[in-house]
Amino acid sequence: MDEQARIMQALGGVSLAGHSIQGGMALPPPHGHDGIDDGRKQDIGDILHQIMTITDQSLDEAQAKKHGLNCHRMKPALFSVLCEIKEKTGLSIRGAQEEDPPDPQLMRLDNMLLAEGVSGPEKGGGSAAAAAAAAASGGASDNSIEHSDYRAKLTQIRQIYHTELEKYEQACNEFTTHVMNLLREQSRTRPISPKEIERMVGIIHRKFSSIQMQLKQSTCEAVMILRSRFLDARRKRRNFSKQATEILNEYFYSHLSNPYPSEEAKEELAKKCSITVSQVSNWFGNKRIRYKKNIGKFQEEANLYAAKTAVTAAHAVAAAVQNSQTNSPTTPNSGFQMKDEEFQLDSAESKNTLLTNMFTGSSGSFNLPNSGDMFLSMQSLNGDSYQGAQVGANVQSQVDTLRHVISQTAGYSEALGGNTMYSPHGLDANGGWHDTTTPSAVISPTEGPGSVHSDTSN
DNA sequence: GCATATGATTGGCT
DNA sequence: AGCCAATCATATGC
Repeated sequence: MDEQARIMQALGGVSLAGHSIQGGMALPPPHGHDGIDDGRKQDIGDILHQIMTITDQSLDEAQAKKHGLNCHRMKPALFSVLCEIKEKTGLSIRGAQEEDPPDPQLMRLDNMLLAEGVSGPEKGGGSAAAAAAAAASGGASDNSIEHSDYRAKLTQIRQIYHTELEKYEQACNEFTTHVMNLLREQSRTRPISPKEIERMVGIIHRKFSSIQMQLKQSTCEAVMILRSRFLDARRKRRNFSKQATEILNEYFYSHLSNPYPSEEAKEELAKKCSITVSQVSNWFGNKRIRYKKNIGKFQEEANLYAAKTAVTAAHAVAAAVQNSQTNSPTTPNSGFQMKDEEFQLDSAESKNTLLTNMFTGSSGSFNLPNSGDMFLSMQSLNGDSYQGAQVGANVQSQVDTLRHVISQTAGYSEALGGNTMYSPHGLDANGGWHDTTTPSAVISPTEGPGSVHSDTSN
């Protein structure tokens, strides 16, 4: 039997109390020895012989023999020696793999499951992920149904995961106990040290944890699939509310010469529209590119928003002009040559600020990449020097507003509603909004060369 | 059902 | 990091 072979292997070439033991037989010393009592040697020989022949006997006989051996006075000594030998050979083989560093992949899986709300604290599982997805997909409450559905599915996954995990743990414990009992039992007849049992437990645990890892992996996959199915922003695309689109469009067309809202402006818009800042960025990115590709198509829209803002501005302007007349000794519009080009309006708030600045000559330096003669007029008006510094959209919008205010007060309001109201003067030959130096030209809302739009071709 | 509109994503560029 | 351009995937209007 291999039990026999194992013992023999363990004992092969090892001298025990001065004896060389080979082939399962207690052999006499190869040559004369130092005269230790022959009785003990005989004992050891007997024991080994009995061990080796135990399998040749009948079960009852073997049991009796086994019992006899267990009770033998030399048994503990022999046992400990055999254990020691086994320990030594075992260590040399497995010593290297004893260390158990934390598996990075397992850590990744654990982190992910924790982040997804599958593992970790009970209840509210996935709420963080769902909330994040909600923010990404528009944040509106209209997809709460999908979210509750998502949460339900996630809870399901979570439950399955925990039940399976529990099952595995239970199986692992049961198996470990079983093996331990078996080994303990066998250790009465085989050289099995407690250390070895411990090691075996470690092996079992490693095996089970690799199974657990598979479980975690498939759970992660399931969560990923669930996420992509329920919360993929693309799938869940919802158009922004009409109001939000209006706010964004108003900003866009009132900053047509530089439709690049600053971070603050984006935040403000995001707040107003109940969307995220990145959604605002997306919107402006899309808008710029689509506007640029087909200006003609957007002309109507542009006019619409111009009229809209003009109406609201009219009141503010009237009030502001009235206000300014009391403040400024001279009316500065005499130095302006109005061009039949677009004008922009900002909020009433900034209009007032602008008017105040303008008429009191307290404005800072402007960078007007495309304002042409208008800018020069202003420069001469307030005496400030042009520094060419990059300024944010706010300053630009103030200037834009100023233009409008002036056009209003100078009686150019009849330009409103005309097709030439807006022009893409902010665009350069390369299609960029920046660094435009050419004065704006009146462009009729016809389909230009840029009207080809691959975007809609799908 | 199809065409178009629109929000989001991706890859490359500066 | 922010932008552009192309593209995707869904929404919407007819």
